[in-house]
Amino acid sequence: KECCPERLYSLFTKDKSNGDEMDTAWSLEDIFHLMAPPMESSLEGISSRPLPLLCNSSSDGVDAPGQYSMNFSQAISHDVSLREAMLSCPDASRQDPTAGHPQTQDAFLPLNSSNALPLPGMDWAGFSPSTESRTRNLTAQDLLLDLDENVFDEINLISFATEEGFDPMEVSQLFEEPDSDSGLSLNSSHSSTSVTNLNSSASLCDDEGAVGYSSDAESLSHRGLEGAVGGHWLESSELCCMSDSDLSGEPTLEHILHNHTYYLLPSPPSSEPLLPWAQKSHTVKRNSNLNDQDTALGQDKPHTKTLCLPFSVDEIVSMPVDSFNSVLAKSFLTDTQVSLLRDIRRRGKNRVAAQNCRKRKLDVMLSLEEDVCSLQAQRESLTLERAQYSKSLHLMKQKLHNLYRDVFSRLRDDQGRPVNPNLYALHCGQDGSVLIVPKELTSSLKKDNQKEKERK
DNA sequence: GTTCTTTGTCATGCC
DNA sequence: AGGGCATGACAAAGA
Repeated sequence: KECCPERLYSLFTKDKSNGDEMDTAWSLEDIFHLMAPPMESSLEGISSRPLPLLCNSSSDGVDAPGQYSMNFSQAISHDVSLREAMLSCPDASRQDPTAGHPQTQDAFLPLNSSNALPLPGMDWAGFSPSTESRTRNLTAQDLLLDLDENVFDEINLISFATEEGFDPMEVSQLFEEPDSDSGLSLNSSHSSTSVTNLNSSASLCDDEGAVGYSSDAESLSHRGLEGAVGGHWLESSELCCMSDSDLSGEPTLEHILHNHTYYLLPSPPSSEPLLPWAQKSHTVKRNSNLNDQDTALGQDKPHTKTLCLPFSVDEIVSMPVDSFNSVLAKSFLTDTQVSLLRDIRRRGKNRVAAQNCRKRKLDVMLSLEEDVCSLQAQRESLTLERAQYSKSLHLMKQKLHNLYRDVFSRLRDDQGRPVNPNLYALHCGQDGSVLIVPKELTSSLKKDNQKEKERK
């Protein structure tokens, strides 16, 4: 609401026209220019986060300037791109981390709560959302009703992680956590201890206690559940927010099921099912794929970012195996990390393979349909031809019958009497001779002719 | 609320 | 043996 609709729409259409993902379609200038008027100092980078998401919407829901019928939920898939945008803008959020972060948290508190995750080195003492910032953020939320809170959460966490002196080796240790589905296969060490640490570190994660942050607790707990039930694993960005000790606990109830989004958050002892909004994140991510196939890759992108690998998911998937192996060898990664990257590569390969397979299947079906149409046309043609031949044969038989009658009408026996066609028949010999024979002899003559033909 | 469609993922077999 | 590919099956989400 703080931006004029025309500008939003122009950015929308820009993204649409390019057909590129946001990384390339959106420049930082676009993002900050969009949010420039209401921004000030460190708040820029904070409040600007959701809007690029808005502008990254797919073609759905964008009808005309001034119409706010955008499908925000489909625009959430590019959190990584936003993260990159944030990382690329040091002035926006790094100038005054202590002042900016709390406001950032505040900005997303109503949306998600895992913003309250304690970050190493961060001072949360001054966490006291101001009424002003809250009001401002409420206006932003009006445009973000459908946005997925989890995505914001991830975005924030990613930016926090990077702002706090990101250390690849530390991340390497973090990734000691079993994460990949294959490998991960699951010893899951995410931990009950991590739950404890998370909950105790800021008292923001109490299941029911912290007033105003109960949603945070739900966020954590349900994301944890998501990891346990749905096979979701903690995003690497989230891992960045956890200390090593958080990740060194005993295995809990993580199970690898179908969705391997690498959510690794611990599962609190809760029997409640996933909240709708907790699943909504998954929904948005998956269905954004309908409009952007690259979105799925975005699920793995944070991992590559966190590992500080100079390769994108696309590159990881498409690079030759030798190059891939050399990358793994040079990156000083743990077995778990290697397993994670291999999973990313495997999934990427299989994703493309599945797409190709479906295309082929579709092509085969279309080809078979064409064959069916062609064969049907051929059948109709043959049927028509058969009818024509049948008609022609009928005419020939009629002519032969007439000719037969005409010949008999002209024949006379020895006494000059007409020959009865009911008693006699014309018989054509092999030598071309024509004989008038009694009908009772025609059958034997036919047999003789057949024998002669067989002899020949 | 049900059904269909789309997409990602896994398991498996083959090369 | 390991990697890639192909494909059936399944799950999840939106239409």
